[in-house]
Amino acid sequence: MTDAQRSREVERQLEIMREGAVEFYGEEEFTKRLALCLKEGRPLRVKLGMDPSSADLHLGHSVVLMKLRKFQELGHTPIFLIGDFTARIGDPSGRNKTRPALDVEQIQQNAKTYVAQVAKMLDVRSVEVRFNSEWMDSMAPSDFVRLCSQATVARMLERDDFAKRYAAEIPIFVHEFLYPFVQAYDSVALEADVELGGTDQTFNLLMGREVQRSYGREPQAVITHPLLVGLDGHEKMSKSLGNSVGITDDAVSMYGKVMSIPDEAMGEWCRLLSAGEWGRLVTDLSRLGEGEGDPMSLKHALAAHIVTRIHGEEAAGGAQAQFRSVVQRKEVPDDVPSVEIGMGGREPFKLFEVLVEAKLAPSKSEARRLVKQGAVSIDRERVTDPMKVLKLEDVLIQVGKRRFARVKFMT
RNA sequence: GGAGAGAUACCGAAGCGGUUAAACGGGGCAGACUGUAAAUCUGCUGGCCUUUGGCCUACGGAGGUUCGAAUCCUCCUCUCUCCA
Repeated sequence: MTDAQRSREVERQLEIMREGAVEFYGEEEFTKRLALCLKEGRPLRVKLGMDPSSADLHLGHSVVLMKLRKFQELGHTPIFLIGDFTARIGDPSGRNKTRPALDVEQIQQNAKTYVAQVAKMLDVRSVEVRFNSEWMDSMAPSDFVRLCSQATVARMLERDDFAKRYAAEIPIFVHEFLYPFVQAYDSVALEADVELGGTDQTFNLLMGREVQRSYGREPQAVITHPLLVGLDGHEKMSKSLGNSVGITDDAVSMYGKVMSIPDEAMGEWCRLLSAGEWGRLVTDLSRLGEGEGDPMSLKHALAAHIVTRIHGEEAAGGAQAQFRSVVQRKEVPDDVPSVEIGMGGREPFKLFEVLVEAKLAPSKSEARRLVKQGAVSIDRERVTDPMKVLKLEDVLIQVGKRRFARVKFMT
């Protein structure tokens, strides 16, 4: 490769690395490092950390995972760091309350599922999967204290999330201050050249640069990405807020969830989740801005795109067909689950009892309410009497728009 | 260590001796409408029952006062603020 070719390649890679990013800290020095790495044929070490505090990754995580994949495709080394040690602290980032620390078993369970989920988006065979307990568990207290001398309390309190909590008189525990140090030290231990993250991680990410410097390393470049808004269209996507689309969601519900985002959120979703199809979705989006095309078909395109990426084209097609049929035309889906109800000599069965038995309602009171509200139909006929006694025949019961079950009574 | 303030349902937040399963808002669920599980409007939103009614559980924890307590008293736990 000639020098000219190499500098074009550096430019090409930088372009990809910048795509969709909010900030690229340390870009200048990084450019030099990238050039050197290309010259020496050495891949960059690209770190992405995740806190295994929940068992599921969601589309919000996928934004940054896709970026990691871009690095992988460019021939660099993706490092997926599972913060099993840090999960025991609880990341305060973006929080307005203390994150509960998890027990070790729960964390390990979650960590396992993470790798499987990441495999849906990256070629995990060439991903370096690491746990920060590897180096944190054995760190001597004296070393840890030295690590914590890298920043002042005043500096910590400048952080937006802490500042807000402090102003609002919401508790901030001392251990929450420790999180950024650990995350920063991870970059030292992993010899990271680049770290990726959401904008809410900016403080922790930049702390990595400082700590690397003080440990005599080249500071990593930091590339931050926008946070994806959740299904509500306001809050950032998060499982605990209940507004997320899980990577492990099945194709049908994933499709439906995407269809349920507010129209206003579509633009951002298209921009952040359209990797690979950037052009088409954005063109459609701008046409929409000019009053051409309709929001619904764009939303369909977005939903199909997202589901395709995670579940494949076939599943996405099926999900789309099912959405059109069940939601838009109010038809019965093909794959209605069958539920068998054992009699146990307890006949006759009243409707509200059957709803609970068939897991169509969480409690009998709730079941009664649903029936009274006109949410329940038997064999497509609306029924409003919860006390209705069911004949012991197989029936199709529907609750609301999309909860179905074929109920069979077993003697 | 001292002095104040506070802890209410999924979340935020009223209530400050009875008519409070607890106002109001958010969230969730349902119905109507629709271009979608968007938006908008309406209703519901602790559990169990033989249901225009009955019972059980619930207002940080444990006791107490009272015919009756989320509401008053005592102790405890936790948080916030100020002082040292």
